[in-house]
Amino acid sequence: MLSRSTAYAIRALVFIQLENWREKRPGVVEIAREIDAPGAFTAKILQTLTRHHLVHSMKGRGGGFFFVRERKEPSLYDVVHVMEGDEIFNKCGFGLKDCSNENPCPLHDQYKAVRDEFTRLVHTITINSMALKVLQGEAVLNRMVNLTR
Amino acid sequence: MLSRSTAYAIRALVFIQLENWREKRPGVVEIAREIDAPGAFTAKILQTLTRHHLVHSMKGRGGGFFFVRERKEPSLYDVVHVMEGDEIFNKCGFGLKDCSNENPCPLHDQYKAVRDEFTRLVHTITINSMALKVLQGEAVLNRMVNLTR
DNA sequence: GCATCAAAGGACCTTTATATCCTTTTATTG
DNA sequence: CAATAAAAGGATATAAAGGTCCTTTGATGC
Repeated sequence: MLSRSTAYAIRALVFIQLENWREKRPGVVEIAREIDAPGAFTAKILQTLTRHHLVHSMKGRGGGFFFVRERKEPSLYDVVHVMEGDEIFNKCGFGLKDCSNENPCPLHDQYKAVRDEFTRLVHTITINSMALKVLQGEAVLNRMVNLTR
Repeated sequence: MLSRSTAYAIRALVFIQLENWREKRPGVVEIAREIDAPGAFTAKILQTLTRHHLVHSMKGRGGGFFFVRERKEPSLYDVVHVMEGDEIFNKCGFGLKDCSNENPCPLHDQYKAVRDEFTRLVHTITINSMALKVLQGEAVLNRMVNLTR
């Protein structure tokens, strides 16, 4: 459903949020390492995200990525939208150009229901809410090593 | 959500079912034309579908594609599964290798809910049920020209 | 059995997604 | 101001999805 790039983007932002709460501004290398993603590619994705002001950056010594309080914190919708455009929220599962309630494909009603539920979902979830889960130990950010053997 | 190839596959099968009901066995050229898909590529997709016995074919004069009554009619799940594998039904939206109820990503519960609803859906819907909608004029198979202007 | 018709199969091409590398720009610190 | 650190940007490489073309195989009608 979500592309690999989008998943990297989400993980990166959640990690940045977690670090920001610790008064830190992580850099590309650290982010990529922590979210288990290729470094150069993570850099590209972060470029896209900063260009769209979902996150901010500073160059040079002590630089890195961070959120600014002034801007509304990004929702999952914002991230998916920037990374994948809005086709994902509207595309017909049957592949028709002009599928709509008035002119539905045989899949329309049911497919739309799931798609709309997905859309509702990503509007609800935010980078913040996801980071909070990680902070509270309710979820993990990356590949977890099972230590309880 | 569904790849373009999968959408072609679904449309092709629905069209074949409709033709079969009219005692006809359409060929690749006709199918591709009617579902508005590239011919050679549609042939490839039909090869995949016949190889997995979702539909049957006959070569030579009078040949074409058709369903056999003996086999259970394919569900949308069958089609998606053959075309895309089962990752789509299980993959973590956050991109984690081992995301599960026990070891969830911060998106797990909500993403899984949508994914499972999608899975339930495709199990419910069949080629037959979609073709029936088209037959009854409740849905369209391809790009429709709006005549009511 | 031969001509013909239609699917199957193999080789290849194009586009998009994923990924890497190198250079440039900008900020910080001594 | 020089050295250094870090993001931005451009060029390029690789893999996967989407798509085309040509040959082979098998069924049918004469």
